[in-house]
Amino acid sequence: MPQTQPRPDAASGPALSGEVVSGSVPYDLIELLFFAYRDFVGGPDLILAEYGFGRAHHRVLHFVLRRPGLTIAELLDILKITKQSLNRVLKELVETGFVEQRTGVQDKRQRHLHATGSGQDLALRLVQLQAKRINEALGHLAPEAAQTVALYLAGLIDPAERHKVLGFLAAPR
Amino acid sequence: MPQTQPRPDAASGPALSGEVVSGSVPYDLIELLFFAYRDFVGGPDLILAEYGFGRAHHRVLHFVLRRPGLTIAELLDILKITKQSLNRVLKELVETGFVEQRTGVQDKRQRHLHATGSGQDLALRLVQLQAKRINEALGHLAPEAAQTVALYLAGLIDPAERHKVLGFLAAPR
DNA sequence: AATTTACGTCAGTGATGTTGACATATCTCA
DNA sequence: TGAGATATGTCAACATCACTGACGTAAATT
Repeated sequence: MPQTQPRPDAASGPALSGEVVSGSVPYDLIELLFFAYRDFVGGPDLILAEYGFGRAHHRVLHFVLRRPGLTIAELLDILKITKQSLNRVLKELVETGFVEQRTGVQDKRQRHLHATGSGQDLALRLVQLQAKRINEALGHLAPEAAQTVALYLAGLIDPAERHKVLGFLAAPR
Repeated sequence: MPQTQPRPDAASGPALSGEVVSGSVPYDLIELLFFAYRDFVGGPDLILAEYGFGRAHHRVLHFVLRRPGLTIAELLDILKITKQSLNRVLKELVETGFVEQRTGVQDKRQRHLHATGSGQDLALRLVQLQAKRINEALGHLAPEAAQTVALYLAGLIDPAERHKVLGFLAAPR
């Protein structure tokens, strides 16, 4: 059973520096995030390897499915990688027929990304694996846990990025 | 459902449902884990770069500090990487004087790992950065959120690994 | 004495990221 | 219309961090 450090009390904590006393370091939450993330992406990795793909391909495919018609610039802004890094994996996804690029109508410089049928199949397979893991974890917790976890994870995001990310998540599907 | 817990701050952006129906896909929790993890390790990365280190060094240093006297085999089991991968970063940490290897007393084949003074300084700097981020996230949530999040993250860990990991977390420091 | 264990090391490879420079097509604006 | 900005593509070089496979050494175990 994971133990957590007592929640820092704003009234009695250090007033000036925001300094963290060594006793208030939540080692378990730090390490659980490491272990959880490792195993959470580990499952999809095995499936992706069947196709000769890696995590980078997964991320691209995932967000293309989530936001059909996404442009390169928008995808770069989500993934926070360089266009050269993106281009390598995106090119492979296009060449293997998992993702499709359509030249913009309004702006012909843009490339709008869409998943093909097989792209959707693969993405669905991966996302269902992850959903299963999440739903099993939530199944042992109170109904409001999902909300708590979502708020916690949102709180870990860089403040400068948070609003944009939450806007992305809240946008209609 | 009446809200039994007062929502601390609902005005700072789009709401997160975290809602999960059986069989549905919790896209927000999937993506929040990605964004949260990205930013959570992003801070330390910048500090590590000052020393010419990367994430791999961070992980080694972190667990060495958490379990002084750890052996190579134990560290490999935690990190789930090959000894060749570990050896490269560990060698750098030893050569730069952040980690110390002591030959075992009972079993002279073993190498017990310890952080040096500067190793402790660096590790503390990094862990405080992460603690600050976590404590800020928890600060907006109910006191029992930490426990909920810990249980959730533990639930994401591979079942075969979970017991070992929880044992690690529960061990005395 | 033979075998196993713990660790170290050499060599090659692959995935994913980076910086920097340059090309091309298209859009915008004065 | 012509200049400049923008969106994307590409080439080249490089760094980090992972992998497999093979081999070596010292110490423990049987």
